[in-house]
Amino acid sequence: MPELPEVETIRRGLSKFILNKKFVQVEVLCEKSWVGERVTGTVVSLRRYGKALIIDLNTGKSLMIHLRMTGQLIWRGAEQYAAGHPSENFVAELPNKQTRVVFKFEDGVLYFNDQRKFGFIKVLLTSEVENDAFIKKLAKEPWQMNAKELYDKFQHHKNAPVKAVLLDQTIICGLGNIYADEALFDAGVHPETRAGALDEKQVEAILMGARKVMQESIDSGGSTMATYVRADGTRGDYLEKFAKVFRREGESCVRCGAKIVKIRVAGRGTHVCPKCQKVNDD
DNA sequence: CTAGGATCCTGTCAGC
DNA sequence: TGCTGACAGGATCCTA
Repeated sequence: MPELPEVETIRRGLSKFILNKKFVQVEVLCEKSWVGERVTGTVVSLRRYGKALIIDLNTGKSLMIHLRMTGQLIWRGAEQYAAGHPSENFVAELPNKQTRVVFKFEDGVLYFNDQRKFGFIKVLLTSEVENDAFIKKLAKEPWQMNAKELYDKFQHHKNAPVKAVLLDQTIICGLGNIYADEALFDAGVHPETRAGALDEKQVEAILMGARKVMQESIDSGGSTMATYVRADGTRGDYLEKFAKVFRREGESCVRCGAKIVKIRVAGRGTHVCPKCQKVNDD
């Protein structure tokens, strides 16, 4: 579930509670969710590669955390913090059925919850993080890449729908289902357009759209995530506030008033304004 | 090599 | 009520 902006928000938010703090015990409740030996240690830094969060320890080891679809990190101490896939777990009694790993810190507990068990925590040598197969394959993030580079990559996937190409982390890193849809809407490009049919100007519009929607999310992420932990169970309002198409099927396009529709592209639910997002013919 | 579909897993919701 | 299938903010593996 979490895409780059959510993971960046988690990185910033969690730092406040676990940076320079020591966890003295780790409890693994689901073996599938943990790869490698059990470790303990003091957190010396939190980094991010695309959607992967890296927690470096003072022992020369690091934890690579990927939340995939339904992962969550929830801090319970004097204060509370929760981020990741929004659900009742943010305010639930923990640990519960979906708790996979428990980190016991001296002044609180960090829970890794993950309904579908697609996420994982992997122990790596800090010196080897960048050589990890997943990390190594990641492409640049939208801010590190220019339109020409992205255009050139599109030419290697001429026949794939542009949405599929945007979701491929080895082509451009950080977008997931929400931001792919939102970036394409911003650029006025239909998700089913073949990547090879786009001209450089359109590719640039997509890249700028991706930067814009993700930056907006990061800039507001803190407050958005904060609402998730309120005791009344209020959900984050990112989608209501910022999404122009995602999960707005049946509602009116903010640009032209046409009805937003939901279709299936690259095996994923895809939201599009059929009037102002065009498929290039060629 | 690319493109597309199945798959991992649990839970929820719509439709019968 | 109970069953069934579709689907889900991700990524990999398998096949053609």
